[in-house]
Amino acid sequence: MDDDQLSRVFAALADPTRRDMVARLAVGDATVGELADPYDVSVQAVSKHIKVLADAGLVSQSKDAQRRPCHLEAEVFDLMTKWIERYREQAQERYGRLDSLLAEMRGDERRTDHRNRQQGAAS
Amino acid sequence: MDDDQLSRVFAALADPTRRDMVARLAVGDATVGELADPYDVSVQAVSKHIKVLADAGLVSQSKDAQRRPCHLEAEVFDLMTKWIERYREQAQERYGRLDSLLAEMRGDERRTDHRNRQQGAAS
DNA sequence: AATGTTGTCAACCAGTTGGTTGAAGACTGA
DNA sequence: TCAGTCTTCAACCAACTGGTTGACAACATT
Repeated sequence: MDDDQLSRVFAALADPTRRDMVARLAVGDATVGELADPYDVSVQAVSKHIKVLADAGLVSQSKDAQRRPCHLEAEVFDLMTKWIERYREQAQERYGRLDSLLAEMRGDERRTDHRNRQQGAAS
Repeated sequence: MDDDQLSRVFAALADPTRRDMVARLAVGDATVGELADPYDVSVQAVSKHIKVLADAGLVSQSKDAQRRPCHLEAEVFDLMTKWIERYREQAQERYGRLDSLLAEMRGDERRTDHRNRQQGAAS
């Protein structure tokens, strides 16, 4: 049930524009227009991005006349951090213990290099 | 430049099936077939999922005859954690300080409830 | 009341994603 | 060598995504 929100949170942050907006909102609240300003896209597109962030629970919006100030919700980050830490610890614990040892005893070459797959331009 | 990988990592983890596989791999390495077993999809689909995880740098694959054992790469989690922590701290620091105070002085109702937007079935 | 500002909704479009099936590559074992 | 196992590649399809434009709701100002 939380799983669904976790999916939305990760999906929301998979977009560099949206991550950028989160960075901007970490500095302070901002209206949709203010958030749209630095980008070369329509306000409608930005509005959609904010909706995605809001649906993920990362952002809340309040009312100020026509304006809709956006506020970053820090608590949701904990949900992510918790998920990550669980498996990071689990994996790191395993690593350096007997797992890689056993692997070498089995004789397969561990850790094929995956780092040279693609080097796409940064956004 | 790292931004691109960060996008891939978040996108990879946005899928519950892939998160599940990460959870499985945290316990120990597994072949594609072993990973595919619990799911009701074709092996090809699972192979694609693994490719996504590998492209994100979350998983590496080695060779063992026809088999392709998958191994969880814990280091990449740090990339994510770093990004998250940066903005979480920044936002939480702001929260409880003068920001929300000023907001109340401006008289707008902060924090519209976003939690009742949708309650989709868990995956 | 009329106008301008701010933001969202609706419809549309191209590109991506997650699934399928079929074929083939790579290896083991009889 | 021939059959069987494990995995990936290729082509295809429906659904989703991120963008667009146009309309309009809500509010402030004149």
